[in-house]
Amino acid sequence: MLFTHMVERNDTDQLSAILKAASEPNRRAILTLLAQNGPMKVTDIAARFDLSLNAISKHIKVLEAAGLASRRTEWREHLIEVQMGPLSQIENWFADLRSIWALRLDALEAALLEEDNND
Amino acid sequence: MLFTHMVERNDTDQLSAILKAASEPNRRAILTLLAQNGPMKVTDIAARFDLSLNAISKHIKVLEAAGLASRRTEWREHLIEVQMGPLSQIENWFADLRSIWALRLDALEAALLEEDNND
DNA sequence: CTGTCATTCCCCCAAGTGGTTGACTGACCT
DNA sequence: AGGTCAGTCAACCACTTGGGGGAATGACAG
Repeated sequence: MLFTHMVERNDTDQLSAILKAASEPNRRAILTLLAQNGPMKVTDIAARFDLSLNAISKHIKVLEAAGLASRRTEWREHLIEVQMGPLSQIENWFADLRSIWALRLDALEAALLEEDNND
Repeated sequence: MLFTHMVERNDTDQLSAILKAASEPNRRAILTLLAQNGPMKVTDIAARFDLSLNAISKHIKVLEAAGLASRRTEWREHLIEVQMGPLSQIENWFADLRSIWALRLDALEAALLEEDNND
């Protein structure tokens, strides 16, 4: 098996979700904030941004849906924590793409060598 | 300088564009196809998908805008080529995030040790 | 001169996105 | 009982997005 991270059909949806979630600057900022500070309450996160609590709440839900954040609800206080794990799916996809690319270049080089031998 | 890839304000837009462009399954498929086959004409790319030529043309423009593909126009034939370079911006962002995260854990551990000494 | 070809450009549509404001929930504190 | 507080839900708005169809372009072939 050449491509160790070979993506199964089911995973592509999650990969799409992860990339899309990460494509929004505010959401990336939230992830950074959580990485710095550890678990935070929704309100405290919102306080760092020039956005309504509601908007932040929605962003967090998107991050959760993508698996990039998790929530520990302690009555009305929701502690949000960053989840680094799923981000590696991006790396895996990237690594696969690079493998495919390198494979083609290798084949190309081999073909050129073959041609040299026939001269 | 701790974070070697520290993202400047100007870069975040491009990073967003890259992530967003890559978040669409069809666009990822196009990238894979190009990585496998090398430069291809728009029509030939479209032939591999169950989408209109128009849709493919638009997807390619998104990839171009994100810097993930480039175009070499030879009269009416446009040769599209994948560009792996910009993808590393994703890796850089990821590495930075991970650094920030690890930094917090280190600080946490240090604090615990300090506490131990005071016991 | 009339097609054909590869591709873009323009217009249309349905669905999704980021953002807002306002109402709701339910324990806790006077 | 009545207010506060953390957070979600619901409705709404402007804008974008992914997709389609069709016309336009401009060299080249018959």
